[in-house]
Amino acid sequence: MPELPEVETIARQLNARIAGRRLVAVELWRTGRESPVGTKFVQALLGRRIERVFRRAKLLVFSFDDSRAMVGHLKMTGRFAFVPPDYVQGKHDRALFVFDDGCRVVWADVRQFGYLHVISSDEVARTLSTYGLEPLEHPVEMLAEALRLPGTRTIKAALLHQGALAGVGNIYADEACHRAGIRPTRRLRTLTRNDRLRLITHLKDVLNESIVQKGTSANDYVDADGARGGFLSLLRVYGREGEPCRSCGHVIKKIAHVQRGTHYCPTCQK
DNA sequence: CGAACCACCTGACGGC
DNA sequence: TGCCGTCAGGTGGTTC
Repeated sequence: MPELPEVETIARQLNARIAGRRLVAVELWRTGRESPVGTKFVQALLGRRIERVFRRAKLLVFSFDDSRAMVGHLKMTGRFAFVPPDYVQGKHDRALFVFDDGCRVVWADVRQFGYLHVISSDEVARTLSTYGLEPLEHPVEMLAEALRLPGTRTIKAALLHQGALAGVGNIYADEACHRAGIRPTRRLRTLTRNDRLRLITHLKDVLNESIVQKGTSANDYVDADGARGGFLSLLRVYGREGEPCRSCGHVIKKIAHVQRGTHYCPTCQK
Protein backbone atom coordinates (compact mmCIF):
# COMPACT_ATOMS: atom_id res chain seq x y z
CA MET A 1 0.00 0.00 0.00
CA PRO A 2 1.70 3.05 1.23
CA GLU A 3 4.61 4.76 -0.43
CA LEU A 4 5.71 8.36 0.06
CA PRO A 5 2.49 10.11 -1.11
CA GLU A 6 0.22 7.80 0.88
CA VAL A 7 2.24 8.06 4.10
CA GLU A 8 2.52 11.84 3.60
CA THR A 9 -1.27 12.08 3.24
CA ILE A 10 -1.87 10.11 6.42
CA ALA A 11 0.77 12.09 8.35
CA ARG A 12 -0.82 15.41 7.37
CA GLN A 13 -4.30 14.24 8.31
CA LEU A 14 -3.15 12.87 11.65
CA ASN A 15 -1.10 15.98 12.41
CA ALA A 16 -4.05 18.27 11.69
CA ARG A 17 -6.22 16.45 14.20
CA ILE A 18 -3.95 15.23 16.98
CA ALA A 19 -1.00 17.66 17.20
CA GLY A 20 -1.17 19.16 20.69
CA ARG A 21 -3.54 16.47 21.95
CA ARG A 22 -2.79 14.22 24.90
CA LEU A 23 -3.29 10.44 24.91
CA VAL A 24 -5.83 9.51 27.58
CA ALA A 25 -6.40 5.85 26.65
CA VAL A 26 -4.73 3.17 24.55
CA GLU A 27 -6.30 -0.21 23.86
CA LEU A 28 -3.97 -2.86 22.48
CA TRP A 29 -6.20 -5.34 20.69
CA ARG A 30 -3.54 -7.48 19.00
CA THR A 31 -0.09 -7.58 20.42
CA GLY A 32 3.24 -8.52 18.85
CA ARG A 33 4.17 -5.78 16.40
CA GLU A 34 4.61 -2.99 18.92
CA SER A 35 7.49 -2.18 21.22
CA PRO A 36 7.90 -2.23 24.06
CA VAL A 37 5.50 -5.16 23.90
CA GLY A 38 2.10 -5.32 25.55
CA THR A 39 1.15 -3.30 28.61
CA LYS A 40 4.54 -1.59 28.59
CA PHE A 41 3.62 -0.11 25.21
CA VAL A 42 0.40 1.29 26.65
CA GLN A 43 2.23 2.66 29.69
CA ALA A 44 4.85 4.28 27.45
CA LEU A 45 2.10 6.23 25.69
CA LEU A 46 -0.47 7.14 28.34
CA GLY A 47 -0.47 10.82 29.28
CA ARG A 48 1.94 11.83 26.54
CA ARG A 49 1.14 14.87 24.41
CA ILE A 50 1.66 14.68 20.63
CA GLU A 51 3.90 17.50 19.49
CA ARG A 52 3.47 16.74 15.81
CA VAL A 53 3.07 13.92 13.30
CA PHE A 54 5.30 13.83 10.25
CA ARG A 55 6.61 11.51 7.56
CA ARG A 56 10.24 10.57 6.87
CA ALA A 57 10.83 8.00 4.11
CA LYS A 58 7.83 5.67 4.50
CA LEU A 59 7.87 6.06 8.28
CA LEU A 60 5.28 7.88 10.36
CA VAL A 61 6.78 9.75 13.31
CA PHE A 62 4.64 10.87 16.25
CA SER A 63 6.89 13.14 18.29
CA PHE A 64 5.99 13.72 21.93
CA ASP A 65 6.72 16.75 24.08
CA ASP A 66 9.25 14.87 26.23
CA SER A 67 12.09 13.72 23.94
CA ARG A 68 10.44 10.46 23.01
CA ALA A 69 8.52 9.50 19.91
CA MET A 70 6.49 6.73 18.34
CA VAL A 71 7.78 5.57 14.97
CA GLY A 72 5.60 3.43 12.75
CA HIS A 73 5.88 1.60 9.45
CA LEU A 74 2.72 0.60 7.59
CA LYS A 75 4.52 -1.88 5.29
CA MET A 76 2.00 -3.27 2.78
CA THR A 77 -1.39 -3.12 4.47
CA GLY A 78 -1.13 -0.91 7.53
CA ARG A 79 -3.57 1.93 8.05
CA PHE A 80 -4.51 4.64 10.52
CA ALA A 81 -8.07 5.88 10.60
CA PHE A 82 -10.21 8.24 12.64
CA VAL A 83 -13.16 6.39 14.12
CA PRO A 84 -16.37 7.43 15.95
CA PRO A 85 -16.95 6.73 19.68
CA ASP A 86 -19.31 3.84 18.88
CA TYR A 87 -16.78 2.17 16.54
CA VAL A 88 -16.80 -1.63 16.67
CA GLN A 89 -13.40 -3.32 16.60
CA GLY A 90 -12.58 -4.74 13.18
CA LYS A 91 -10.93 -8.07 12.47
CA HIS A 92 -7.50 -6.64 11.67
CA ASP A 93 -7.41 -3.78 14.16
CA ARG A 94 -4.33 -3.76 16.36
CA ALA A 95 -4.80 -0.75 18.62
CA LEU A 96 -7.05 2.17 19.49
CA PHE A 97 -5.70 5.57 20.56
CA VAL A 98 -8.01 7.97 22.42
CA PHE A 99 -7.08 11.66 22.82
CA ASP A 100 -8.12 14.26 25.37
CA ASP A 101 -10.55 15.98 22.98
CA GLY A 102 -12.35 12.69 22.24
CA CYS A 103 -10.57 12.07 18.93
CA ARG A 104 -10.08 8.34 18.30
CA VAL A 105 -7.60 6.70 15.95
CA VAL A 106 -7.40 3.01 15.05
CA TRP A 107 -4.27 1.24 13.83
CA ALA A 108 -5.09 -1.75 11.59
CA ASP A 109 -2.92 -4.08 9.53
CA VAL A 110 -4.23 -7.07 7.57
CA ARG A 111 -0.89 -8.73 6.88
CA GLN A 112 0.63 -7.72 10.20
CA PHE A 113 4.00 -6.69 8.78
CA GLY A 114 3.85 -3.14 10.15
CA TYR A 115 5.12 -1.97 13.51
CA LEU A 116 4.94 0.86 16.07
CA HIS A 117 7.95 1.55 18.29
CA VAL A 118 8.02 3.99 21.20
CA ILE A 119 11.65 5.11 21.40
CA SER A 120 13.90 7.95 22.54
CA SER A 121 14.80 10.93 20.36
CA ASP A 122 18.30 9.54 19.98
CA GLU A 123 16.96 6.26 18.67
CA VAL A 124 14.62 8.13 16.34
CA ALA A 125 17.54 10.13 14.96
CA ARG A 126 19.56 6.95 14.50
CA THR A 127 16.68 5.22 12.70
CA LEU A 128 15.95 8.16 10.39
CA SER A 129 19.63 8.59 9.52
CA THR A 130 19.70 5.19 7.82
CA TYR A 131 17.49 6.60 5.06
CA GLY A 132 18.61 8.61 2.07
CA LEU A 133 17.45 11.99 0.78
CA GLU A 134 13.83 13.08 0.79
CA PRO A 135 12.91 13.42 -2.92
CA LEU A 136 10.76 16.50 -2.33
CA GLU A 137 13.13 18.40 -0.06
CA HIS A 138 16.24 18.72 -2.19
CA PRO A 139 17.12 20.17 -5.59
CA VAL A 140 17.14 17.87 -8.62
CA GLU A 141 20.92 18.08 -9.00
CA MET A 142 21.59 16.87 -5.46
CA LEU A 143 19.11 13.99 -5.78
CA ALA A 144 20.57 12.97 -9.14
CA GLU A 145 23.99 12.82 -7.51
CA ALA A 146 22.62 10.68 -4.64
CA LEU A 147 21.27 8.25 -7.22
CA ARG A 148 24.76 7.61 -8.60
CA LEU A 149 25.10 4.32 -6.75
CA PRO A 150 28.07 2.06 -7.43
CA GLY A 151 27.77 -1.41 -8.86
CA THR A 152 25.75 -3.06 -11.57
CA ARG A 153 22.25 -2.60 -10.21
CA THR A 154 19.33 -1.60 -12.44
CA ILE A 155 17.49 1.71 -12.36
CA LYS A 156 14.48 0.21 -10.65
CA ALA A 157 16.63 -1.42 -7.97
CA ALA A 158 18.32 1.95 -7.40
CA LEU A 159 15.01 3.81 -7.08
CA LEU A 160 13.77 1.26 -4.55
CA HIS A 161 16.98 1.51 -2.51
CA GLN A 162 15.93 3.55 0.52
CA GLY A 163 19.48 4.52 1.39
CA ALA A 164 19.78 6.69 -1.72
CA LEU A 165 16.38 8.32 -2.11
CA ALA A 166 13.82 7.62 0.61
CA GLY A 167 10.15 6.83 0.17
CA VAL A 168 9.98 5.59 -3.43
CA GLY A 169 8.19 2.27 -3.82
CA ASN A 170 7.07 0.01 -6.64
CA ILE A 171 4.29 2.19 -8.07
CA TYR A 172 6.19 5.47 -8.28
CA ALA A 173 9.42 3.84 -9.45
CA ASP A 174 7.55 2.47 -12.48
CA GLU A 175 5.68 5.72 -13.07
CA ALA A 176 8.80 7.90 -12.90
CA CYS A 177 10.61 5.62 -15.37
CA HIS A 178 7.74 5.82 -17.85
CA ARG A 179 7.53 9.59 -17.66
CA ALA A 180 11.27 9.82 -18.20
CA GLY A 181 11.21 7.38 -21.14
CA ILE A 182 13.67 5.07 -19.37
CA ARG A 183 13.32 1.32 -19.03
CA PRO A 184 13.37 0.29 -15.36
CA THR A 185 15.49 -2.77 -16.17
CA ARG A 186 18.35 -0.74 -17.64
CA ARG A 187 21.63 -0.66 -15.74
CA LEU A 188 21.95 2.47 -13.65
CA ARG A 189 25.46 3.09 -14.94
CA THR A 190 24.16 3.46 -18.52
CA LEU A 191 22.28 6.65 -17.55
CA THR A 192 23.79 9.97 -18.60
CA ARG A 193 23.69 12.95 -16.26
CA ASN A 194 20.78 14.33 -18.29
CA ASP A 195 18.95 10.99 -17.98
CA ARG A 196 19.30 11.13 -14.21
CA LEU A 197 18.15 14.74 -14.03
CA ARG A 198 15.13 13.92 -16.18
CA LEU A 199 14.28 10.86 -14.10
CA ILE A 200 14.45 12.82 -10.85
CA THR A 201 12.40 15.68 -12.27
CA HIS A 202 9.65 13.26 -13.26
CA LEU A 203 9.90 11.45 -9.94
CA LYS A 204 9.29 14.71 -8.08
CA ASP A 205 6.38 15.52 -10.37
CA VAL A 206 4.65 12.18 -9.95
CA LEU A 207 5.09 12.23 -6.17
CA ASN A 208 3.73 15.78 -5.91
CA GLU A 209 0.80 15.05 -8.20
CA SER A 210 -0.08 11.97 -6.19
CA ILE A 211 0.03 13.88 -2.89
CA VAL A 212 -2.49 16.34 -4.35
CA GLN A 213 -4.74 13.34 -5.08
CA LYS A 214 -4.11 11.89 -1.60
CA GLY A 215 -2.28 8.89 -3.01
CA THR A 216 -3.00 5.82 -5.10
CA SER A 217 -5.56 3.20 -4.06
CA ALA A 218 -4.37 0.28 -6.18
CA ASN A 219 -5.89 -2.20 -3.75
CA ASP A 220 -7.17 -1.42 -0.29
CA TYR A 221 -5.31 1.75 0.65
CA VAL A 222 -7.43 4.41 2.31
CA ASP A 223 -6.34 7.61 4.04
CA ALA A 224 -7.02 8.54 7.67
CA ASP A 225 -10.50 9.73 6.74
CA GLY A 226 -11.26 6.36 5.16
CA ALA A 227 -11.21 7.87 1.64
CA ARG A 228 -9.55 6.26 -1.37
CA GLY A 229 -6.68 8.09 -3.05
CA GLY A 230 -7.46 9.72 -6.39
CA PHE A 231 -4.23 9.00 -8.25
CA LEU A 232 -5.15 5.52 -9.53
CA SER A 233 -6.82 6.84 -12.68
CA LEU A 234 -3.78 9.00 -13.43
CA LEU A 235 -1.26 6.14 -13.40
CA ARG A 236 0.42 5.60 -16.78
CA VAL A 237 1.87 2.10 -16.39
CA TYR A 238 1.36 0.59 -12.92
CA GLY A 239 -1.53 -1.89 -13.03
CA ARG A 240 -2.14 -1.14 -16.71
CA GLU A 241 -0.57 -4.23 -18.30
CA GLY A 242 -2.33 -5.13 -21.55
CA GLU A 243 -3.78 -1.63 -21.86
CA PRO A 244 -2.61 0.99 -24.37
CA CYS A 245 0.20 3.37 -23.44
CA ARG A 246 -1.24 6.83 -22.89
CA SER A 247 1.63 8.31 -24.92
CA CYS A 248 2.02 6.02 -27.94
CA GLY A 249 -0.85 3.52 -27.81
CA HIS A 250 1.34 0.43 -27.67
CA VAL A 251 0.51 -2.26 -25.12
CA ILE A 252 1.95 -1.85 -21.60
CA LYS A 253 4.05 -4.84 -20.52
CA LYS A 254 4.42 -6.34 -17.07
CA ILE A 255 7.44 -8.40 -16.10
CA ALA A 256 9.00 -9.65 -12.88
CA HIS A 257 12.07 -7.62 -11.93
CA VAL A 258 13.81 -7.34 -8.55
CA GLN A 259 11.08 -9.66 -7.23
CA ARG A 260 8.42 -7.08 -8.07
CA GLY A 261 5.81 -6.55 -10.74
CA THR A 262 7.41 -4.06 -13.14
CA HIS A 263 5.40 -2.17 -15.73
CA TYR A 264 6.66 -0.29 -18.78
CA CYS A 265 5.96 0.67 -22.38
CA PRO A 266 8.35 -1.20 -24.72
CA THR A 267 8.06 1.59 -27.29
CA CYS A 268 8.37 4.77 -25.19
CA GLN A 269 10.93 3.48 -22.72
CA LYS A 270 14.46 2.77 -23.95
C1' DC B 1 29.06 -5.27 -2.57
C1' DG B 2 25.03 -6.94 -4.96
C1' DA B 3 21.78 -10.08 -6.73
C1' DA B 4 18.68 -13.81 -6.03
C1' DC B 5 15.67 -15.95 -3.03
C1' DC B 6 12.94 -16.68 1.04
C1' DA B 7 10.27 -15.06 4.98
C1' DC B 8 6.89 -12.40 7.56
C1' DC B 9 0.96 -12.89 7.04
C1' DT B 10 -3.66 -12.61 5.17
C1' DG B 11 -6.89 -12.12 1.50
C1' DA B 12 -8.44 -11.78 -3.26
C1' DC B 13 -8.80 -13.86 -7.53
C1' DG B 14 -8.56 -17.19 -11.36
C1' DG B 15 -8.43 -21.97 -12.89
C1' DC B 16 -9.99 -26.48 -12.49
C1' DT C 1 -18.86 -24.76 -4.01
C1' DG C 2 -14.33 -25.34 -2.88
C1' DC C 3 -9.50 -26.37 -3.17
C1' DC C 4 -5.04 -24.77 -4.89
C1' DG C 5 -1.72 -21.85 -6.79
C1' DT C 6 -0.41 -17.10 -7.51
C1' DC C 7 0.04 -12.52 -6.45
C1' DA C 8 0.04 -8.09 -3.58
C1' DG C 9 2.02 -1.26 -2.46
C1' DG C 10 7.76 -3.34 1.96
C1' DT C 11 11.57 -4.53 4.28
C1' DG C 12 15.24 -7.79 6.28
C1' DG C 13 18.05 -11.78 6.46
C1' DT C 14 20.82 -15.46 4.19
C1' DT C 15 23.51 -17.37 0.66
C1' DC C 16 26.26 -17.40 -3.27
